Amino acid sequence: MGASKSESFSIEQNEMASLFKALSHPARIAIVDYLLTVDSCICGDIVNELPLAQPTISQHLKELKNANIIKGTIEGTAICYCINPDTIDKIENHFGMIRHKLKNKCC
Amino acid sequence: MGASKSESFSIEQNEMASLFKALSHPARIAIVDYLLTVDSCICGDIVNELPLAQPTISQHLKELKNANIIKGTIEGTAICYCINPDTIDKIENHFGMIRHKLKNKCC
DNA sequence: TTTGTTTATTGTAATATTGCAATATAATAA
DNA sequence: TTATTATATTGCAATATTACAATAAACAAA
Repeated sequence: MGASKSESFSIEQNEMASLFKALSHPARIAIVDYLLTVDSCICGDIVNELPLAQPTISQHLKELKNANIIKGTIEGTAICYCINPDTIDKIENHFGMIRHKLKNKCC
Repeated sequence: MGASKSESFSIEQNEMASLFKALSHPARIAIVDYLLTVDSCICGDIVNELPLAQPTISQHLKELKNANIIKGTIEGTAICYCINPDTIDKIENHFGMIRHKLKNKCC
């Protein structure tokens, strides 16, 4: 095999797994970190910042965009990428739920 | 290639990526969900609960354990797996930091 | 001891991910 | 029009992940 049996799990479970998968690579964590430190956020900057080739970064940006973790608006020739706060909310809510359920646990 | 260039990123970035990778599969999300709904949490239960074979679940449990998301204590023949609250804290703190930095952002 | 029960490991096939050179596309400037 | 600049896509090799049958290991009960 090799393909995950995603059809066996709930939509919510697949959604959360997709979000975490988008964040499961250090380059994508670094991209998020970088977007949080700069005001204007353009892909070219990221290429200069990270030790990866331009196509690789473009690919990582695409995955973050598909997962709605970042959004990009076209600004002339460049694209302004930035964090999507709604998705951050979604993840925080998930951990809020976990934290809440942990209250009643043994460990 | 295929191997990620993890040596190019910070320890913190690699750590967070590892945590998210551990949560990046719906079966592992489902395991965490299940551990939060039951009081006693034993691997055999999970095998009955999820549509995956026992070796596959054992493998997923191992990944969650390696990432410190769950911890297992031996109870006779069975093993009591449960969530590690410290790791949940770590992830929540990461998003707290993101939320904080987002305050000063354009989008 | 042997038997049963629970979990882990090994081996392997199918599939997915990562990284990048080469190339393509899109928009602006000259 | 022809550059130039910024980003995306394609194609492919290297590597990683997923799933599970078969087997092993660890332990309790008979």
